[in-house]
Amino acid sequence: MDHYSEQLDGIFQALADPTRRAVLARLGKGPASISDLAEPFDMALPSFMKHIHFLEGSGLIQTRKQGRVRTCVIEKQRFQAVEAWLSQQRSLWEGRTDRLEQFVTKAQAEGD
Amino acid sequence: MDHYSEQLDGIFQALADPTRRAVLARLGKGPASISDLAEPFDMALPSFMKHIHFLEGSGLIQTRKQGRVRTCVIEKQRFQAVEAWLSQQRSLWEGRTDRLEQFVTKAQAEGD
DNA sequence: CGAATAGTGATCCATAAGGCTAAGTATCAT
DNA sequence: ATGATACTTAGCCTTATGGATCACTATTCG
Repeated sequence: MDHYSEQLDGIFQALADPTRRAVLARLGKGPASISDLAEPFDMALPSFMKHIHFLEGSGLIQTRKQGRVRTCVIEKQRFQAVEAWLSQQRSLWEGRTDRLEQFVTKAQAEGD
Repeated sequence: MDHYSEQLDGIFQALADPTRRAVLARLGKGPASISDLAEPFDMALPSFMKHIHFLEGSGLIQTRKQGRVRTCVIEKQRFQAVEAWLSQQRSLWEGRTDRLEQFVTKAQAEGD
């Protein structure tokens, strides 16, 4: 349960930036080089590279350099951490928690 | 939609902190006051309040003050934005980029 | 009324994030 | 061998984040 937590910090933070989400969207269609990925953005390359490093650090992408070209690939399975967290969260408010449910019901009655 | 993207910035950023995720988990079980929410954390109240404000700003929670007590409630709909984004992302790497994306975008708009 | 409770407001501080430029390294093409 | 290409490294800058404190207001309770 707390295994996720460290990963989630990085993953959610990686997702909190529009440039990085756009990169992920692009990589969703298939691998690409740094310069291909950077091309749509009005940003200096070193700045863009920071986003790539951030994404790689979070595990959402993987990169590999062959010759002078670094190719980036999306790491689909990493997104499962987000889905798992969402499921956990949803399970809480859908009352799929045994003892706690009584407390929840009571709290909600008082809250309303 | 760029409005959609800005929402995601805030939402993902809100989710990128373990304290805030813990607050959401707690609120998933039902409404709670600020001091109830703050109690588990070894943190000064003003510091904790920043997290509450952040969460409220992202729309993931709503708060209401009655007397001297502010009660916080989770905004379940808001999580749809995350699920929508995940669906979009998955649709990209699964190669279906037309109908589902529209469905997702529409669902998000109605979720507001 | 007076005291405890519940939250605010106003700083302050250190570090991280996200951008920049300028210069450097390693390939690849000719 | 030279030059272009594709990154990299190293700084620098500004703003945001996540924490703290101290002083303050507004309720509620005895």
